[in-house]
Amino acid sequence: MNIIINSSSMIPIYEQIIECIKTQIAKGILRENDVLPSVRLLSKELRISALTVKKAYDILEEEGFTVTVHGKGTYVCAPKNEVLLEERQKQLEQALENAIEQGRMYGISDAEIKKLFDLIIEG
Amino acid sequence: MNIIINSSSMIPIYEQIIECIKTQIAKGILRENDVLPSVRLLSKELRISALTVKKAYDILEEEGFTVTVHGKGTYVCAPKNEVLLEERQKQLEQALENAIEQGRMYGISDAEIKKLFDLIIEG
Amino acid sequence: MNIIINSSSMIPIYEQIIECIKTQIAKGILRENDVLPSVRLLSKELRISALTVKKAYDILEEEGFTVTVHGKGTYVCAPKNEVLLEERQKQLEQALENAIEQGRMYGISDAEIKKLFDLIIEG
Amino acid sequence: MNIIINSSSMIPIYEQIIECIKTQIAKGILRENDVLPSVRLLSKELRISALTVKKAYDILEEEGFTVTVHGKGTYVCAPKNEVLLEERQKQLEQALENAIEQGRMYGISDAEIKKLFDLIIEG
DNA sequence: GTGGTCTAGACCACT
DNA sequence: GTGGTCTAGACCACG
Repeated sequence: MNIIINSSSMIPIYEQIIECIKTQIAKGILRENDVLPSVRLLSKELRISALTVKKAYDILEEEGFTVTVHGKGTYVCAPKNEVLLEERQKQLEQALENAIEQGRMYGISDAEIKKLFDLIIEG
Repeated sequence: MNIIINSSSMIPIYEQIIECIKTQIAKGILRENDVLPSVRLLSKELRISALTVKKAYDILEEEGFTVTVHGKGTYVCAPKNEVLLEERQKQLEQALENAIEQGRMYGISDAEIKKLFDLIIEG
Repeated sequence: MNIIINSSSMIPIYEQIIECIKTQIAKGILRENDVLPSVRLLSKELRISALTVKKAYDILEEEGFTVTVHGKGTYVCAPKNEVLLEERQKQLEQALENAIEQGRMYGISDAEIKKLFDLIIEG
Repeated sequence: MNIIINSSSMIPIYEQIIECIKTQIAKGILRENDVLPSVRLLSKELRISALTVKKAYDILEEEGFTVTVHGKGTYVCAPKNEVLLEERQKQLEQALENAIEQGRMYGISDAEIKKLFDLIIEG
């Protein structure tokens, strides 16, 4: 398990955790019946409140991605939809396209847009 | 002046007002020295609190799009090219950042995001 | 009569008018029984509301600097205190001293303060 | 934390709060990563509206003195020297501008103001 | 009439 | 618990 969160992002931490785990399920890194790290462990590792992790796990269970067994832990269910990855790829594509389109509409050259993109992605 | 807001949107009303007015300035619908509707009038028309409108006007002034004269009203500034350019640069930056963050959250590697970006921008 | 106002100043226009007239009385430019310009005339010259000029004249009368005769005009009274000019000189001195002191406390060199001062006073 | 406000002053309460906190940061009473009192707590202590405190905190964040984490609180930033220097420069500028404006309103010529300034700064 | 400030509550999202 | 947003009034200063 390798979960990375960005506390200064506009996206709530619990959503970041959910997305991370969904991704790992979709990619096959997490398989059916695998155990997720305990709420307490993950909250320590990420230095966040246990309640935040719990909220993420609750939503994952509600959406059918995991099942929680009292006193034992949280287990991964069979992946629901294989198309998820493709879907995400498309969403990213759309987001990038929109950004580029916006820049062009503002009269910013492709070279400048690319420079800005590289600057951002390199951190 | 034609400002449309959606109170059930996740975007705060004051931001919707700001965006609306910025767009109208950018499009030339609102020109230098035009007067914005008074805080009270707009709040009545939109059926929202006067404070919400005022917050929007305050931010617009802070960002240099308008100037407020006590007891007279809020006027559109000469769209200083600096301001417009800066604003656009910022918006593009934000759009690119969001797209990249979305991709990362989805577990797509930076290299893949970059490849996708290059593909799109090269048409 | 030469009254200069600065509408972008933080000081209310009516106060600027009051100060201007008080100064001219103190300096002897306006003498006892001189007539002030009519509210309408001055409001036209300064391109401000007549109500604003009226407010200034009202306060001047209240403070005993002028007396208004219905249907005739506003007349200057005998100057109340000759020390006014000296007083003002002192106030300005204090304001300048405070500004310089503040700059020094902030670790800004006298040369830099002077440069900034020249920049501001030359507009 | 010790914040004193004067509700009968002409200076808006939120500005008084801002000044108080800025001063405490400048003096080192508030240090990096210190937590400001919560909006609700401070509003209760000062017996003012929570919105008034929030406005002060918003401006402090905008000016780079604090950073606010949703659901956690408002933290003091590392006093970036840039920010402090900029801030001080601005304050000095404001003080000089006020002094000059006051002198002008009193009918003192720019030359005289400048002479007075030189006299004071040369000690 | 205008904007500037403030109140005393409310509901929501996040931790 | 925290901050983020919003409401429906109020009073003041300015023009």
